[in-house]
Formats: sequence, structure tokens, C-alpha cells
Amino acid sequence: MVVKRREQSAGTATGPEDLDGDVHLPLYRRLQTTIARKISSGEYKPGFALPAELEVARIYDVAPGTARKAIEELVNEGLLERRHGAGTFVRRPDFNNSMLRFFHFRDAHGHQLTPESRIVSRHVEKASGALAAHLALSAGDKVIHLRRLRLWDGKPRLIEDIYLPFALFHPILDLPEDVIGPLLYPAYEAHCSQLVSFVKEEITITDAEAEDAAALDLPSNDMVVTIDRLAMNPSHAPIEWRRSRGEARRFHYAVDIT
Amino acid sequence: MVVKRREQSAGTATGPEDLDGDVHLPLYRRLQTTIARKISSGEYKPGFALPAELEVARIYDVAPGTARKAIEELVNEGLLERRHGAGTFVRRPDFNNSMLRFFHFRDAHGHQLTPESRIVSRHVEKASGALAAHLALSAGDKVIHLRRLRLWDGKPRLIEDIYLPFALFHPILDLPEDVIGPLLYPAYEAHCSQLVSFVKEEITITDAEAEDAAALDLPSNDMVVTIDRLAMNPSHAPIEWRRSRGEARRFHYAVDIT
DNA sequence: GAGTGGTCTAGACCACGAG
DNA sequence: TCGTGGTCTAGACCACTCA
Repeated sequence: MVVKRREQSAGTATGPEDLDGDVHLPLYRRLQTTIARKISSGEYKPGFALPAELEVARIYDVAPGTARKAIEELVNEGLLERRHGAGTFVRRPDFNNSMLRFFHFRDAHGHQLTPESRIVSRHVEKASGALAAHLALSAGDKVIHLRRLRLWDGKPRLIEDIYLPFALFHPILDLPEDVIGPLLYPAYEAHCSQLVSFVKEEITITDAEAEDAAALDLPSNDMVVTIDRLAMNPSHAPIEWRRSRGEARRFHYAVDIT
Repeated sequence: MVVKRREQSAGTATGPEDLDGDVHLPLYRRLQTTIARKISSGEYKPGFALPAELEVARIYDVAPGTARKAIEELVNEGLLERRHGAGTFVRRPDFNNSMLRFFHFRDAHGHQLTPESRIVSRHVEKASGALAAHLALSAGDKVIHLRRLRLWDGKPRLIEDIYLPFALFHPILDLPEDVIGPLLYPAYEAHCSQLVSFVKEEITITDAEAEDAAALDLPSNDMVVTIDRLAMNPSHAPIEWRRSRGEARRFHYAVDIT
């Protein structure tokens, strides 16, 4: 049998939904984009189960193999998680750990300790050209600027400048610090419906700025690690840019390369 | 039609080849392992084309979709490269660049410069317990220990201790340095038939050892980046362990995390 | 034009998880 | 026991590369 594309629903009660993206793109790619968008928008929330593969195929009027390939790609991206016999679920990535694992702050059992967080300031500013480029905004667009200290054993160990598009994150401005809690990404999800699924980081080692050395209680000639991070949602749209600085001696990093 | 497994060749001239691995593993996984082994052993060399997908399916007596999935996995691992309309080829990874890109040694156009290489010493030693564990050897097994300096603009910038299993790499002991050249991995491939396809790295920042500071021409109280690397062949067997040290200020690293 | 990988379809049976 | 994902098969047509 040769059917390039099934005929449209023909009046069935549960007809096919429209797929995102250019009609010239492969079906599985368009379905992939569509599901990623539903995760970005919160229609599919972390922990929730997708419809079964055959059900997805039926909903979007594609062959089972095509639906399977779209889901496969999203699993490879880390957005979905398959559990044999149980279903396919939306993953909740944990990037707070991916930052903290760079540094040597562990308890007696070698477990990573979550640091205390102290928000030093919250401002609304106009984005510089460079920042706007990172966040896919226009220069002068409003951004929220958080400055935050992170402390282990009561000692300041990391200083962070965090920039967020005002349009998406304005609820964060008025939240009491104890409601935000020690980790920002769960707060983004709970109060702004923004999910971080991908990050890019750049790591550099430099002499400490005088201001940073003072904030981190380091000798003025000491060295710091600077980590620049761009965080993206499930549709790969940038939603946060931050620059973190910490003592260089505390730094440790492991990576697999292919 | 329901056929769990095709009947064996039945006297055809080009019967199915045997697949590696436990018979309880999926066919595509066993085919994947088989192809990876052929790359490790040099039967499929970098740059060479695999048989066409349908031909692979015929050779190993599996369905086209199964052969395709095995190849797909190897493409995802970075061992193979597809070129639409042309064929599927064995990739040659370039890990020398993955090390060098950490450091800021670039020309006026921003291109990475390949450093001069100077092998300081070559010895045969007995592996310590820790080293043996890294290389999947037994403590006391013979290893080759190379110490190497890498220089940019005539200045020593990296010092490296490199350990290799003697059994696989003994030809490297007798090669003149100008035959080895500035990069080791091509020499491994050319003279020892060993291909590096995967690496794991750990990065730490510490105060310089006196000996390293002297070799790198740094102040005795300066800081260095230490990069520990384990290199593996296409079958994921470890074949090299090295520790490299360089000036911390020169360090820069970029990474995507999912 | 011949041959390659890329996409899409269709459907069978197996292995696993949860109630 | 039932529904889920995992594996495997079979074959059509399209898009691309290269001689």
C-alpha cells in the first residue's frame, strides 16, 4: 500500500491535531516540535505521562513508527523519559546540581550540600546590547537583575548576577525570599511557569575583581572561576543569563566527550 | 507475516555473519557491537564507507530497520557519519583539538594554534594500582610512560604525563620524535593501530607543584589547571591515561548540558 | 541514471510494570 | 490481566550524490 499522507480526519470525533513547523519538514520533526512546545507552555507538566505511543500516533494521524521517532528524539534531548511497561513521562532536569557539582562543598559522606541563598538585590533594568543578544531581546528591553550570594557553612562562596526577561518573570520581583527558597529554577517553574531544560556554560579563570574578592572574603590577589550560563526552555528559547564567580581552588569538573 | 528470526542461510553463497554479544541482547545492539569491534580492530578504517544499509541487513541476516537502528546508534556515539546519497563512513574524531581548545593560544584570526611538542622522557614502568584500575590492567603490568612538553611561541605551556599499556603500544618506544610528530593520536593510529573515540576528563585548579612551576616557567605560588583524561577506543576499552597541567589564567572552557 | 541514505507506513510478538 | 514501551520485520517512495 502506498499512502504518502493519510486523508484528513473525515469527520471522526477525534481528528488529527495540527503540527507545528514548516510543512516541508519531516513529520516526526514537526511532531517533536509540537510536543516540546506543549512542555514549554505547561500543557504537559514535569512528571506527567504522555498518551501511549499508539494513542499519540492516532491523535496526530501519523504512523506508530513516526510517533515513536519523535518521542525517541525528545528522549535523547532529555525532555522525556521512558519507563518500560509504565509509560512516557515529562522529565524535570536538575540544573542546580549541574552548577553546584563544579565546586567542592560536600558533607562527610561525599554528598553535595545545597548552599544557603541570599538575594542581595532585585532591580528592573534596561538590557545592554550584549545581554539583549543573549536573551533574544532588543537592547533597552526591560530585564530583572538579581544579585545573589550563596553560602556554605555561613561563608559566602559564590556571587551571582542573574538576568531575566521582565515579561516572563515579573512575578519573581515581589516574592518574599523565603518563598523563593534556596534554588531558583523550582521557583521559576512554580511562580512563572518557566522550565529550564538546556544550558550552555563557559568557564574562565581570572584574577578576582576587587569587589568580588571582598564579597567572597578572598585575598585581593586571589583567583576566581567565572561561569557564564545561558539557560533555555524546552523549545530552546533563552530565558536566563547569569554570571557566577567562586574561588578557583574549589573548582572541579568532570566531562565525557565523544 | 510473523517471522521471529529468519532461517539460517540455507546454503547461499553469502551467508549471515555471526554477531557479537549475548544471544539475549537485542539484535541491533549485537550488530552495533560487531561494527564497533570492526572499527576498533582496523577492519573498518576511518574514512572508509560501510556497505549500504540494505547490504548490511543482508550480510547479517536482519531486517533493514534493524540494521538501520544499529547504524543510527553508532552515528549518535560519533563513530559513524552518514552522508545522504553517498554512504555511511567511519569517522575520525579529533581529540587533540578538544584538549587544546581549553587554552587561549590563538593566532590573530582567532584560530587555534597547534603547539610544538617535545617528548622529555620515555620509560617502561610497572603500573601502580590506581593507574592499573584506570587502564583495566593488573597492578604491576607493564606500561609506557611518556613525559611531554607542549610549547607555543617556543614557551613551555603544558606539561603532560602519558601512560599506555605496553602490550598495545610498544612500537611507540622506538619511534624517532620527528616521526611521531606534534600530535600523539594520529601516531597511535598509524603505528599501533589504536583509535581514540571517547574521552573522559576531570578538571581541577590547584597551586602549582614546584616541579611543574619550574617546567612551565611560572612563579612558584601560581595556580595551574590539572586535566586528567582517560581515552577509549571505539569499543569503549581504555587505552590511554594522561595528566596535563597548564597555567590557570590561560584556561577557558565551553559546554552544553542537557 | 544508479545507488545511497531519509522518511513513512503497517503490523506482529515480546518484556515489563502496576493493579 | 491489561496496557505500556521494546524489538523486529517488510516494503514503499523521496531526496540527494556522483559519475
